Amino acid sequence: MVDDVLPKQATNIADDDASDASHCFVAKLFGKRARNREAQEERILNAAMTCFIRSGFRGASMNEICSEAGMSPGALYRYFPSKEAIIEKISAAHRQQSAEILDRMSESDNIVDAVTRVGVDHVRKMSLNATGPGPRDSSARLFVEVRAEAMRNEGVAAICELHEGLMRDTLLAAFSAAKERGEIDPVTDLELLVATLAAMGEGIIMRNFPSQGVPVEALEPVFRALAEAMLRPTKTIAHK
Amino acid sequence: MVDDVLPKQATNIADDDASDASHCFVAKLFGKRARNREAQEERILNAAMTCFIRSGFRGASMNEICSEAGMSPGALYRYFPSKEAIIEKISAAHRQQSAEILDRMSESDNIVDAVTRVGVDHVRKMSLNATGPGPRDSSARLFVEVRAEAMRNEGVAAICELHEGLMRDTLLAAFSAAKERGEIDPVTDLELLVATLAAMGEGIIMRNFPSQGVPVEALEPVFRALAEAMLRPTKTIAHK
DNA sequence: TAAATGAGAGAGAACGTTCTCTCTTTTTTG
DNA sequence: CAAAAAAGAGAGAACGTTCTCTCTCATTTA
Repeated sequence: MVDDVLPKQATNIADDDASDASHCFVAKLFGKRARNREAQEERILNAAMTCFIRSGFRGASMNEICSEAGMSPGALYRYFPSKEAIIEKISAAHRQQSAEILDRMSESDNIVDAVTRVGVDHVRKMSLNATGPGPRDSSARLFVEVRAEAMRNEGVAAICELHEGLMRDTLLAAFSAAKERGEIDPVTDLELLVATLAAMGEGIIMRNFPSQGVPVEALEPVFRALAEAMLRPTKTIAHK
Repeated sequence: MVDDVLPKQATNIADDDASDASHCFVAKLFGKRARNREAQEERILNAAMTCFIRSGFRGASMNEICSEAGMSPGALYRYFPSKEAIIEKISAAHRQQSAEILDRMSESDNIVDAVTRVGVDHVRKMSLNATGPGPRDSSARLFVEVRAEAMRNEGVAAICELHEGLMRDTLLAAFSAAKERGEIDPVTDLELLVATLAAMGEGIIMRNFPSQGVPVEALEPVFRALAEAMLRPTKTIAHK
């Protein structure tokens, strides 16, 4: 369920019990033990995400997370050294999810379509229920939480900067290509364009419109208008 | 300094010491005592804002606020019943500041100019230093903090809803008037337009571009392009 | 002098984390 | 292959710290 957010790791290589290999050191990496450890880590991260969405990074206590995971503190601390570490892991996973959506930009051959699609996909993904009942528990909450945390937590700030740098690069590459294809006004400042478009998109994502009754489909033309406006400014500015 | 954010209250009515009135009950409202109380409250709120910007709502402790205000806990709790109350007061003040910027929309006779101006004013105001040294301490941080808090704190959520409702109404009124003047495509869904424009603006405000080297002036054409695109879509935003 | 104000110790709860101990699984040894 | 030893996993009490908030008592003000 939260596989969506948590990055997959290459664990299913030795799928069936190669129990004979137990004396060899490879067992350390691919054996039952290791697989169980990863399962437990994921269990903890799932619980933590639920709690963080419900109560916030600071608001959720380790006991709350332990209860949610059905685990004692002693057990939990065997897998993560601190609350900080869990926060960072969750932040990174959540940010990476965004980056992955961006990676599919190149699938559209038209820059306006690409931007529109990224926006819509993003909103759709973020409004999905992470674990639970109502739409109020969507992972869009985590978006705000991560951003707030990044303002004071150095570790989270670094994680954000890393992922957002990658996202900026992806966007910039797509925009440069589009500019050369003549889809973007040649005088446009691409750096500024990327930064502001990203900020505007984030604003919409944080608002979590789907949870307020505005369906994702209704946002499609909004994103399209936005993309057209920002990518072909000559047309619009000349309007006046 | 933080008068910017804290709402003015009608205190300067009895400006010079009407000290003789101290036995009459009016003194309770306008006497030295009352004025001192307000001064102390403001001192506390200033300190709290500094701390909240530095450490976040949850991250800042009451002791930290007391130190910043140069005050003991016993003294502070004479003026505010709880940390919650301070958080709510600061949130309300910060949101009201936004609403005030919107109130000047009607000063522009052109809807695109008005939207552009509101956006620019907003960014400028939010990027101002609230109290201290670097641009990293701008009150834009509080914007994110308030939004995150509103997701779980019922009181803050109510405050946000109140102020944002007022802001929506102001925008909606301005847009309706513009629509009748023929400045906006008649098929546009104004409700959706207001909601998405506000969200996009918030996204830019939260990013606090001025603190990252992008001057407010550079954002002016961005806001203008955005406004033009969203307000004259003709073919795009025609939902409903 | 009576009321308002403030300082500061500290109560009581909650926090993140660690410690000790038990139970199970795996590895080594005879 | 069976017994012994080691390692791993987990539970839960307990630790020291920090939190918000209160209480007592001294000082200031009208």
